[in-house]
Amino acid sequence: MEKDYSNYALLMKALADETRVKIFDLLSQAELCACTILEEFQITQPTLSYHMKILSESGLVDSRRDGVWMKYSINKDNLKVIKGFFAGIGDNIQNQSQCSKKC
Amino acid sequence: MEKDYSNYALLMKALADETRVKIFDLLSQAELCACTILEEFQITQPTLSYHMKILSESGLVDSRRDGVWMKYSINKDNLKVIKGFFAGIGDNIQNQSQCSKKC
DNA sequence: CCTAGATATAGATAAGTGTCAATCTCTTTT
DNA sequence: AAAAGAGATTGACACTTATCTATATCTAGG
Repeated sequence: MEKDYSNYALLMKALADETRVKIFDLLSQAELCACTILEEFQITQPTLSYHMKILSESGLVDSRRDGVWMKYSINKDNLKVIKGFFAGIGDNIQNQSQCSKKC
Repeated sequence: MEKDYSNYALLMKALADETRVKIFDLLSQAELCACTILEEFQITQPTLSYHMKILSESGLVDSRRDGVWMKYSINKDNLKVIKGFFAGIGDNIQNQSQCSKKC
């Protein structure tokens, strides 16, 4: 399968913020509602909503409405995508350079 | 060990760009010099230098001078850090919510 | 159908990002 | 020590991002 670097960049971008990477880690334990997540941070509700939108739109996080509440959880497929990217890195690093010039 | 979310965010930020994530992937095969990497992209030399600085300062990429050339390679320790973060995610996701309110 | 509570959207803003052209610095060779 | 080539730095610029306040929308209960 062809590597989709722009998709990788999108997934990384979703986690390229301390608040969001912490939210993602919180969700690794269980599905959580927005109100619970909000208690963990010193941010306003609109700011959390903004971050959850970025996480959701990246595909890393799923969301569902449960009555008044929004429940968020980790999307395992995209988690697998990002794990797969890193799995392909570094297992077979050659030490010699392959520079096309004299270097 | 305490999780350093700001460090995770820094590492993700380094890869939160299509050019950089592709450079990182290129380096997964071998140490490369700047001139070789540059040939792979439609960017100017200063722009590449900017990206390599971000990758280097994040700790994901090591750099060394070899005569006139700069050689870049993947830093395995920080690769392990980021792999470790994802390894701790999603293996034990509970389905029930743990919201502190009625939700 | 009105209200209260949970979340989303809009608008504003300060700070950060990716890019380039121009220039500088460093290293090797002549 | 001058020249050439590789890479870094600077300054400018358009674009994006994270944050807030204010306001809107949606849902459940009375």
